[in-house]
Amino acid sequence: MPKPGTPLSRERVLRAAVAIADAGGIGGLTMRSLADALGVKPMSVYHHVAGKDEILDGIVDVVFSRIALPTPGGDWRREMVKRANSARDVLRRHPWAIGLLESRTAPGPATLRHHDATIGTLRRAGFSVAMTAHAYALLDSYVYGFALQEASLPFTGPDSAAEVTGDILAHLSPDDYPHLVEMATEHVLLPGNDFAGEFEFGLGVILDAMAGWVAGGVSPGS
Amino acid sequence: MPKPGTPLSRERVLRAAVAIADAGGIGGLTMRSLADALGVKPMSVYHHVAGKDEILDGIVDVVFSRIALPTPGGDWRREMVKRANSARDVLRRHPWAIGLLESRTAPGPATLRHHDATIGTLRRAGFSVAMTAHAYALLDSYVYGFALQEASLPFTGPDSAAEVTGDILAHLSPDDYPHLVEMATEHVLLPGNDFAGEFEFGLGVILDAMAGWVAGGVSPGS
DNA sequence: CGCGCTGGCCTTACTAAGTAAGGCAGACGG
DNA sequence: CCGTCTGCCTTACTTAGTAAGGCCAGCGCG
Repeated sequence: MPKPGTPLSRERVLRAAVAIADAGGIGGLTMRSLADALGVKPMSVYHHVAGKDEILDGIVDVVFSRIALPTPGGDWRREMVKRANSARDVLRRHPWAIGLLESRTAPGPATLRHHDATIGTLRRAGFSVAMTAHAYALLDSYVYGFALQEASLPFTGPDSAAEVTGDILAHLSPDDYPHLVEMATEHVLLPGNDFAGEFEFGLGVILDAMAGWVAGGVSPGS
Repeated sequence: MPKPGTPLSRERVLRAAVAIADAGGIGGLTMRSLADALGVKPMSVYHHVAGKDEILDGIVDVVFSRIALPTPGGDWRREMVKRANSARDVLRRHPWAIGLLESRTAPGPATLRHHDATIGTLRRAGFSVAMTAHAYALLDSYVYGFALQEASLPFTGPDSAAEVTGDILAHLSPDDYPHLVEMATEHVLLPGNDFAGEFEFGLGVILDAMAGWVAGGVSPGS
């Protein structure tokens, strides 16, 4: 993939970095592999980014830029569903980004733009500032957490799920983990079960709750 | 902290590894720093663990072992609150563990025990297998996601929040990010605001929804 | 009592990765 | 035509993971 014609640029560096991380995880992303992919020697990359840290911050922002922006003024529920599905989809395609979120505390422009659009959509729909904050924290926790769980699953599709679960199950004693085994045999292994579908369910629960906050300030009982 | 008297063991290795990661992040955890902390030379560690990967898997399991186990048979809501608060607390103290969850797919015994106890508590409380699966995915997504967001915040306490937010805000143009700025000035910066309190709120929302599933199988409208 | 075995720690050394320091060549304005 | 600036390269140092094998103390056994 070396393109000898085009000169390097911060943007090309970041795009190549994302591609490498997609192919081999962040572990596969080294200054040397990155330089190779760009058809260049390692130290040349340093003329466009300050160091690897900046690259990591950069690719997190690239990932955020791929998430569909909600449109302030549109139907808030539809916009939130669109955003949540898109975010989850993007994070599934770039699972390494989830782990980076924990260590990177410098949000880039795409990240900020994304947050601004989301908050704006909720505010425009009639949520108070406080309720918007609650809703956003809840929604994002759910989306990130779901993506995190999905990333740590050893399988990817609904069909391979059964296969892999069966293998794991063989190593598990029903005496040690009775409920885990029950859950595996009576739910996970059932044909038609698909963890991906789980996402819609939880999202619906949260959005239903949010629907009660638009008109008046309702807080959950404790 | 070198203890020349006690011989090494897998357990001592893992405990030391957790301590190092707590002090300096996973980046600070190297075979050499680990060996130093144990008062030993790097290669000696390899007689007790297969390699760094096993250490990473191991310390994730150590972290899970510190989360309070719910008691099957107890009041499900109280048990879930206890578990969620404990999990969030533990993850706040070992933030590096969150990032590891994404790349480690081999759950250890403490992790399995934890899942088993949680599922057992819900099943015993009357949740069907399917509803338990839904509830668990939703709860854990929320807890992990919240911890992830908390870890990526550049501050830790309610007081330093205002300070740091103010600094960031100075670099943000209200023209570029109007809603973000509004949120910061009219909510985050308000005295008494505390992101930590946000956790209870979202948890309450989820538990309220779950309460509707115990008797009959209710599913959220879409 | 001495012999060899074993378990536990050590020495050496190789490889990969991040990056500091400075070189060199072509384009371009004066 | 000559700086100088831009963009890439060469070298080399440091840190990290870990393969290979050595050394020694204690212990069972003849």
